[in-house]
Amino acid sequence: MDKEQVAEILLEIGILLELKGENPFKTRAYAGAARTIETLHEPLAKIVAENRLGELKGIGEALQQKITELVTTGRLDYHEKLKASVPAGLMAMLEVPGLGPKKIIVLRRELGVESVEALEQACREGRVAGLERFGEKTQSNILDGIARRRAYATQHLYADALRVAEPMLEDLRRHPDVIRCSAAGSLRRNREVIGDIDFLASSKKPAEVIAHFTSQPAVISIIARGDTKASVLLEGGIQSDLRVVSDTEYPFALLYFTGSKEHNIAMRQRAIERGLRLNEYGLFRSTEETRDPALMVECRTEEEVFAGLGLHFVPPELREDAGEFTAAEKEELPRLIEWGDLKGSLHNHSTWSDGRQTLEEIASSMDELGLAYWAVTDHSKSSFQANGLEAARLRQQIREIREINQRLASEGVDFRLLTGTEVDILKDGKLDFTDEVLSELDVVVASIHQRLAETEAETTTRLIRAAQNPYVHALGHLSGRLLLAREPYKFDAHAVIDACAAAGTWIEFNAAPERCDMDWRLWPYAKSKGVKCVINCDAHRLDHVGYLRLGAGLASKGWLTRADVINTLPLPALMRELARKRQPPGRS
DNA sequence: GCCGTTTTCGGCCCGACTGTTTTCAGTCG
Repeated sequence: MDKEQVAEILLEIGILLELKGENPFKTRAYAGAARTIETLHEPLAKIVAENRLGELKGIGEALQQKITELVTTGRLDYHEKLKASVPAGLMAMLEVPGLGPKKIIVLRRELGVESVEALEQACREGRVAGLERFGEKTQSNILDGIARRRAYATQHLYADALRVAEPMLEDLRRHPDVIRCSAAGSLRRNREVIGDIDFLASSKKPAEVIAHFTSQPAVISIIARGDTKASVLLEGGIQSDLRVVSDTEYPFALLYFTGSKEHNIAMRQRAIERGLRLNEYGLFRSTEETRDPALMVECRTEEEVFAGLGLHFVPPELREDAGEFTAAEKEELPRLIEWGDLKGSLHNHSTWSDGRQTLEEIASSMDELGLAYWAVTDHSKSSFQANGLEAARLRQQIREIREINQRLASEGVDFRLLTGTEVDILKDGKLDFTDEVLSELDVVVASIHQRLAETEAETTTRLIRAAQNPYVHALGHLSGRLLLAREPYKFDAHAVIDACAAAGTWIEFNAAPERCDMDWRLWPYAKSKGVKCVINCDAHRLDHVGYLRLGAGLASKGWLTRADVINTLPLPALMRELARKRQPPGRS
C-alpha cells in the first residue's frame, strides 16, 4: 500500500473517530499523521522496512504500529472494525454546513438519522427542531445547507475563484472607509482548488464596510452577518467571507486568515515557546489571555510579525507547514518564480489539431504580448478526437512555421514560433511518432491521452519509457487529473521523477486551471533530484496565454525558482538546452 | 492520538458567530 492510500485511511480514521465522539485531539493526531505521510519524499515502504517511522513528527507508538500493518499487509483491522461500526451516511452528513460531530451524534441517538436523506426527511417533518439545543432555525439552516450542497459545488477552481475575487477586491479597495485590504485564505495561498473566497479589510468603520460588502450585486444571499464579519453566497455558488479589523490588528489578522491552519498552529506554538501569545489581534508579551495594547509587540506588516518570531517573511503560497519554518529560520527561503520571469510556453495547440487559432494569429498575438517564443505542439495521430497530425501533415506544419519565422526575422521581430508535438504515449510506452520524425522538431512533449485505466505498474512503465526517449524534452500533464472532475491515473510519481532525473527529461507544469499538473506537492522532490520544470499553457485559445500567470503562482507553491524553470531562458539559451537533451550522455 | 529541561500525565491554537439558551455548546475557519 502506497503513502497516498495510507494517508487516506488515516484521515478517514480521524473522521470516523470524530463521529464516534472521540477526543478531538486524537482526531487531529490522525489528520496530522496523514499529512506527514502524504508529504514524504521517500518511499513509505523503505521507512517502514528500516524501522524509522518513529522519527517522523506526530507519529508515536500507536500510529507506527498501524501504519506498519497497512504497509505490510495492505489492510488494518482497527480501521475495518471502526468503519463497520459507523454508518457510511454519517460521513456525508458532516459535509452539511452547521453540522459537526456533536450534532450528528445527537441526531443519530435521538432520531435514528444516519444519512443526509433521512436528515432531510426528519427536518421536513419538524422532528429536528424539537431536539435539545436545536430549534426551528437550526432545522431550516440544515435544509438550506442540504439544498445548497445539491445546487452548488463546494469547491472551485483557483482560476474561477480568482475571476470572481479580483473585481470584488478592487471594489473594496475603492471604498472610502477601507484602509488596507487583501484576499486571504486558500486563494492567497494559491491553492489549485478553493473552498470559499476570504477577504480581510482594515477600517475605522467596520459596519459600513460590512454593509457595502453584503449589498453588492453579485450577492445572492447573506449566510451570516455580524459587526466585523460577514459570509455571503455569490452568483455561481461561491461563498465569500469578509472580516473587518482595526488597522493595528491588520497584519496579525492577515496572517491568521491566510493560514494554512497547520501553519497557524505552528506559528502559535512558536509564540508560546518564546513566552508570547499570537492571535488574530496581535502578538502579546504574555502567555495569558490579554488584549492589553501595552503588552503588544508592535508590528505594521506581516514581515514584522514573522520577525517577532525569529523568522524571515514566508510568502503566502509556502504557508503549508511543509518545511517553511526551517527555511525561514535559516534565511533559506528561495526567491520564487514569478509570472514575469516566463519567456514563452512550450506546449500549445493551433487549428492544425484542436486549437482555435491559426499559426499566423498565434505568432502576431504572442509577439505583441512581449513573449520571446511559443512552441506549437499539436496532437499526434492517435488523438484522432483532437484531429491529431500524422507525419506528413506535421512536416507540412514545420514548413509553414519556418516560413513564418523567416518573415519575422526579415522584419526584425525578436519573437519565434517553435516546431513541436504533443506526442501520445501509447501502450507500453512507445510513442506515436518515430524517433526520426521527432528529431525534426524543436520541442517534443509526451503525454498520455488513452488507456487511462491501466494498472499502476503499467502506467509507471509507460511514463518511464517515454521519459527515457532521447527525443522527448518533457512529460506533459503527468497525472492526467482534471481537478474536481477526474482522478489522476494510478502511477508511481516518484519512480517517474527518478527516471526523468536520470534521463535529463523535464516535467511540465501544465497551467491549465483544471489540470495544474504535476501537482505542487511533488515539485520539491523533483527539484531535489535536479529535474527541471517547464510551465506550459497547453493553450487552445489565445486568452489561454494568461495561464502563464496561474502557472507561475502554482509553481511557486512548489518552491520553484527561476533557475528551476526552463522557459525562463531567453531563446538562444533555450535552443541550446533543447539540443543538449538529445546529445548522447558524456558529450554534454 | 502525541509529546516532554514546567516530562510519563495533562496538556494539546484561538476567537467569532449562531442558535440556543439565560450562560453556553457547537461549529467554523
